[in-house]
Parts: sequence; C-alpha cells; structure tokens
Amino acid sequence: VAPRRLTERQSGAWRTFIAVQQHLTAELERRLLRDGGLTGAEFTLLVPLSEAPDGMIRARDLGRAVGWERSRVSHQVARMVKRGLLAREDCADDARGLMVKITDAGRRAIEAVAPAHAEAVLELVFDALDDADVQALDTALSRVLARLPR
Amino acid sequence: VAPRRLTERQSGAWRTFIAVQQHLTAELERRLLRDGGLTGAEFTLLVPLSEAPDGMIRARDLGRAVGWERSRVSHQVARMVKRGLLAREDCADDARGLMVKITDAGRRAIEAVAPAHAEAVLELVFDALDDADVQALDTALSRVLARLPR
DNA sequence: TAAGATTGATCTGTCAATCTTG
DNA sequence: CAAGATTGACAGATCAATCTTA
Repeated sequence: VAPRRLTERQSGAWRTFIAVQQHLTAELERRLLRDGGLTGAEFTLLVPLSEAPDGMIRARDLGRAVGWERSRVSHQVARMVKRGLLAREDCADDARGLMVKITDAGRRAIEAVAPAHAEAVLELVFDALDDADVQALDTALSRVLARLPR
Repeated sequence: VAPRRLTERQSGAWRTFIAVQQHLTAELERRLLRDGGLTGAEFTLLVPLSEAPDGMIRARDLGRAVGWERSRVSHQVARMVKRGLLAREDCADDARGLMVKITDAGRRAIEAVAPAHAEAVLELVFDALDDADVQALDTALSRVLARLPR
C-alpha cells in the first residue's frame, strides 16, 4: 500500500503545534520557577491537593486527576516529601493505599505562585486569542482528544 | 491590583490543550519506539540530518534547526554516537565547531520509521479534523507563537 | 569578550521487576 | 490473580561551570 503523506497545510499546522508546545511549556515553567520556586511537576501535584478536603488525596486518585501513572506519582511524591511540600499518611480504607497530604509549606508555595501562573497563561496564550479563536481551538483539540487511545 | 482570572471557556480550552499535549506526545513516542526502536529525541535529530547534504550539519545549526540549546544537543549527540546512529567530524571552517553526521545505521533507522510516524500523525491528529479545523488551529496557535518571547 | 562545545549535578519520566494486599 | 505502590536502571532536559578558539 502507498503510504499516506501530510498535505502542506497539515505539515504547517503540525510544525506550529510542535513549536507552541515546546516554547510555551518552557516559558511557563521558567516563570513558575522564577516567581515561586516551584517546578512544573511540583505545581501539577500541588493544584489538586490544595483544593482537596483536608488537603489530602489518595495516591491512586491523584495520579488519575493529573493523568500520571503510578510510578511517576511515586517518584514525584518522594521528591516533594524530601522538599517538605508533601507528607505521606496511611490509608484507612485500604492497606495497599497511600494518602498524600499537602504540608503548610506546600500550601504557602502554591498560594504564592498561583496568581502569577494564571496571569502568565492569560498573557502568553489568551491575550493573543479572541473568543472565536478560543472556541475553535477547543473544538479542534477536543476532537483529537476524543479519538486518542484510552 | 486585582489578579486576572481565566474565564470558564478559557479554563476549558487550556485543560484540553494540556491533555492533548500529554497524551498525544506520549502515544506518538510509544509508537516510534515500538515501530522503529527510536526515541522522540533521536527521531528529532535524525530528521534534519537525513535531509542534509552529505547527511551532515554543524552542531550549532542542528540545534537551531530543532530549537534546542547547546548542552542539550551535546548530550543527545553523545548518546546517539554511543548507539551508532551519529558520528562526529571536525569542522573545517571553525576549529571551535563540530560537524554531526548521520551514519548508515542512523539512515536505515530513520527511513524505516518515517512512514509509520507520518501515518501515526495522520491517524491521531488529522483524521479527527476537517480542513476548517486545521486552518483554525493553525491560525490560533500561530497567534500564540508570534507573541511568545524569542 | 563572546561563541561553540563539553561536562557534571540535579530533576524529570518510563519501563520492568518486585512486594503487599484485596 | 488484580490493584496499589515502590524501587532501580536508564534516557532525557536544564543549569552552572569550564575549556578552547574567533
């Protein structure tokens, strides 16, 4: 069978997507570190934990919330416990489980950086787009997401 | 000053973007490794090298072509030389420089996997989108890219 | 001095065991 | 056996320091 090839328009759009992904992510993480001393991975876990009742979520559910696998959660939690941002607690329901809890230092860190991060996303992304752009972007990306495996 | 906040529509679009970025990149790299034994970083460097005259590009220019900094290029080239995909050569013009050359094994690897990768991008991304979607996506992302620093 | 490149330290992510409990 | 979690090995990315040459 003859292999399919991307059209010019598709190639162009694909290169744009790759470039935005690279530079936008890099710039957001740079600002996160500069403004609040948090890495992207730390921020990712602190967001759902700071919003949870008692600042505590089961490791399994934390992974599901952010779309990470078990081992990734385990490694990252270990690093953040060492940094004093998180603490481990036993899981009452299930002896296999682990409860992950945000510490006071973790809460201070996320609350200090959250407004600057929201401002950065607005400045770098949404200040460049009008309502129609945002709607079109969400529509197109949602179609892609819906067809992705799992 | 009161901090700005994202609207509901903006939050939704942002979450969609993050999710697509995570799952799409992961799935593409998984297939690349499965179908051709190449990692994403290896593929990224092999593409411009396979298209260059003599299969050779100066390290500085290779970095510019893919948007990587010096040290990232240096580390990745070192790993790929060890794997036999690339070779180093002296730079005639400038004694500080390094020429990076694709090996026969590197060329075989990229040529073996390129069609499957194009098919994967078509299947995972563009089969989900009509022409209007692609155009809208490219327009919106280009606006973001144009305003990003550097 | 600045540019090109390397190196080592550290942080991140994935994969393949492994261990424990349901 | 499945699921939840940990661990170790390895590939990847960033940063600062260093070395050589323009």
